[in-house]
Amino acid sequence: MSKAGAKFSEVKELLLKDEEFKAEYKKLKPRYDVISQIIEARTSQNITQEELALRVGTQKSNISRLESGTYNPSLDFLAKVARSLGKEVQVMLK
Amino acid sequence: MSKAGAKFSEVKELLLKDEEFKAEYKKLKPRYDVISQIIEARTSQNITQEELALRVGTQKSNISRLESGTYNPSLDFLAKVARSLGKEVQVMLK
DNA sequence: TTCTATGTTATCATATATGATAACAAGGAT
DNA sequence: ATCCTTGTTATCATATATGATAACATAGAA
Repeated sequence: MSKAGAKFSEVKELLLKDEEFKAEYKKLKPRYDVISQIIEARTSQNITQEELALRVGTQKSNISRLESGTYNPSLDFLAKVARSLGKEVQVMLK
Repeated sequence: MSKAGAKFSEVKELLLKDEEFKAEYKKLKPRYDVISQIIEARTSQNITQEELALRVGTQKSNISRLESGTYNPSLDFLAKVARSLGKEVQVMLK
């Protein structure tokens, strides 16, 4: 294979990885978006994870886990956390 | 207990039930809202549950179950269904 | 009537979200 | 230095979401 070909395949691979990355990002974007808003709401209200956990009815470790974005939360859980922060979750398909 | 008292307690009970109902409705509102939008998007595009299931990578029975609102879907699942309908889920805390 | 398409419901297996507890890390105050 | 607060991480048990299959209902077309 020519160097140019090699370069191209490398670039293509990078582009593919970029596409994969984009697709992956697209999948995870709603999650990161809502988590960002939760963290923003909590910190701007000077509420600790422990206090939020108390309001939600769970443990501070579980709030930390939620905010870490390492899993796929349910709609009810997001709604419960939002209400504990004095907010409502609003889901839109657009 | 007087009749008035009885009536009041009955009314109070009704009001309590109404409060409970409101609280319950508030809890479930995000779910029903997003489901309504999913159904609206699907039917307005003349897509069957089976076709949507195919796109999502699941079975038509599972789409029916989702649209029935009988359980608490995850954010990822909602996002997947939305994307299969050419939409994006947008979650907002407000 | 009998097909066919569409949606519903029940059920099971499996993956994973959630609750709960404990241990740990880092920073700040004393 | 030792507390104390806040957040993180690991782990386990349990509940439930999800995938999958099958049976059923209903409406409309042939």
